[in-house]
Amino acid sequence: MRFEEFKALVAHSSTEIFAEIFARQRASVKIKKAGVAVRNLEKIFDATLAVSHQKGFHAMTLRDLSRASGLSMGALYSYFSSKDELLDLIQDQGRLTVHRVLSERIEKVTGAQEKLAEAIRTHLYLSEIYYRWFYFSYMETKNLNKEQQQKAIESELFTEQIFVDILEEGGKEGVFSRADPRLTAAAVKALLQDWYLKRWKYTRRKITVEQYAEFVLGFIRSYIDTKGVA
Amino acid sequence: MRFEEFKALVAHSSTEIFAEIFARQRASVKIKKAGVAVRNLEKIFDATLAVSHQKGFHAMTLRDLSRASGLSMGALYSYFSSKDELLDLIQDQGRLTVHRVLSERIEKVTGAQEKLAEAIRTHLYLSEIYYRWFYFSYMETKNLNKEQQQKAIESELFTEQIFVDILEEGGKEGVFSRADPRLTAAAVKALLQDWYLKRWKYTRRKITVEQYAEFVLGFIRSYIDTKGVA
DNA sequence: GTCTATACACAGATAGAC
DNA sequence: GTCTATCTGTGTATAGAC
Repeated sequence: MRFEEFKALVAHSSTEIFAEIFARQRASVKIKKAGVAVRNLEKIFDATLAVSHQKGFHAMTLRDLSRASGLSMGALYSYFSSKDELLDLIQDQGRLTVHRVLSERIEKVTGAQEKLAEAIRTHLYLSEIYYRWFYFSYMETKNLNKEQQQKAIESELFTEQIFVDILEEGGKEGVFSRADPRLTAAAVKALLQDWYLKRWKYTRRKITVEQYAEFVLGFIRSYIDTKGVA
Repeated sequence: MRFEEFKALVAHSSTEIFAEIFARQRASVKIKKAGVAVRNLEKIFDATLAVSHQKGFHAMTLRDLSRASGLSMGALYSYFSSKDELLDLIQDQGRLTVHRVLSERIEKVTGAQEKLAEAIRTHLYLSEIYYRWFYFSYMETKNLNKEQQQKAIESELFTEQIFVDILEEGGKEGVFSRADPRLTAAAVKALLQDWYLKRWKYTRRKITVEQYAEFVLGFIRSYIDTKGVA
């Protein structure tokens, strides 16, 4: 699948995400009207990611956030009860979305080779669309409380496991060599994460996400493909 | 070279590093006695890296640092003139040390294959010994001022260039295929950085730095080795 | 629902005794 | 050289008007 195609597919769900946050957080969000709440939640999340991207979440003051979102300090506190809760909200929703999209898309595909390609492309395309969230999620992990840190670790291992499973499936099919799937999956993750962690570098070099996806795929395959098949 | 061997080699220079900081910073360090200054600078750096590793530099208060280092707030300010200057100091010294060690060790080796192995091992071994600094350096980049951010980018590109040079040299020698050296070097860096960014994961799985080094080497080689030679 | 004004705690930084 | 005590700014969070 091409990136533009994928983007169009995911685009319409972007507004739904904030409706979902509103539904999940009815308790702590003091606003009743869904229309108003959803619109402002989007403003708040966008502003938080934008400001945090420049200076980090901890360095972002609520006055910064007020300015960037266009809502007053008082209004902000109608949507979350503390700065830490805002952090948790963003992390939770991001994980939820990524896991859902990844799982959905891989399910549709059969064959280890095809699954590997689909998983790599989906992860890269997703991180291209939501790159600020991916970056945020990675960099702010150590600012989380114990409970949320645990979730972050589980999430890292969850996506890694997706790749482990694919590699093992390919091993059984005989299309992938049986080199340590766990280490290989960790390497794949590192390469996928580099795309959003070093975005400045790839942007500067005019590498598109599709080019990078093909590069990563070729890189991995040269390591795991059973010789003689290629 | 084995890790233990490397460690012994670098170990004696650890104290020298703080002497070097003292020498370079005579201007802003108000302490005259070298012995006292060097000892306390070490305490301050260690404490900063330890506390920042847990909660981030920005979240570390100077009262935290005072407690962790055993020096009073007042005493701390005899060694730097602001919290931001302390950040710069640590970044500068880290870059200096890494560049020096990397360059020195690669220089000694001839042949692209050998240089590649040496560069990968040196980088991993160094980040194993100074892992808190590597982690700090990576995670705190966006808290730096413009000038220091520029230096961080240059540093990233400097080490990447080392790998580009080696890959191109191997291309000329005919031992490496001519696949895009820049993208390949970026991938190598991503794999090297994963070692200290996900230390918890590798520690938990009891992967040693030597095992990881051999894995990365094998991974890269399968991609760049000219077929038929293997 | 959203705003302005304000409370209160805690951050970085310094002065001056020892 | 190092400490304790303190200044001042800024951060999070809330109260209450509109």
